[in-house]
Amino acid sequence: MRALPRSFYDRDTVEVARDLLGKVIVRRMPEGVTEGRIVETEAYLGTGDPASHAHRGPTPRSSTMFGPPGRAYVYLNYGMYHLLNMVTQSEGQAGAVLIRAIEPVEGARLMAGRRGGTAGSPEVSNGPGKLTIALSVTTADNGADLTRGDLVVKDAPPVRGEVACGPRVGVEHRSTDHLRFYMAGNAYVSRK
DNA sequence: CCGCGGATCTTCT
DNA sequence: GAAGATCCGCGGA
Repeated sequence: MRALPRSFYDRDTVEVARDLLGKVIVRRMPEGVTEGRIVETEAYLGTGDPASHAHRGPTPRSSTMFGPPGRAYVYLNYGMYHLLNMVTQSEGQAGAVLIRAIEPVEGARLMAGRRGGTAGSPEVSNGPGKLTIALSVTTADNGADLTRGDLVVKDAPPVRGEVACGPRVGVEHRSTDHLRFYMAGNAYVSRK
């Protein structure tokens, strides 16, 4: 399968968040290649989304969200964990999709080694801070082009199984928030 | 099994 | 000065 084209990301953020389920993140590093299938995402919008870093306009950290689509937005959370997002919508319009969980499909042992865990265990990549460790993604990857290079998202057949949606994790207004998408029943989803 | 707190960067009050 | 798109280890039940 080929890398997803930039036009895939140049759309409504919520649609991209849903459509990224089942796609595969390919990570190339000197020590080996790791790949993970996306099983959980969350959409973060621009103005009007209080939970989004872009809500109050661009800052040095969030400026990537306002840039061109099809790039990685990586930031340090709680001073400890790197979180990986895919930038959406046209340049000038803020939007990003947080990758919350992946299922290893290549290099599972390498991922488990980075995590200090066991290959095959969901603990390796069942959370946004965990999967960046498993893939060795850091703020050095902020702004990286996802259509080519060492951090790429490749196309994959449509997801089999049920796609569920619900409120994002750790944000207010839970009753009206339906911006989290995940593969129902998948063992790597971060929360039930 | 569950709840609490620590680690520690960026942004805003 | 405090909270946040998190995770882990500790103590108690």
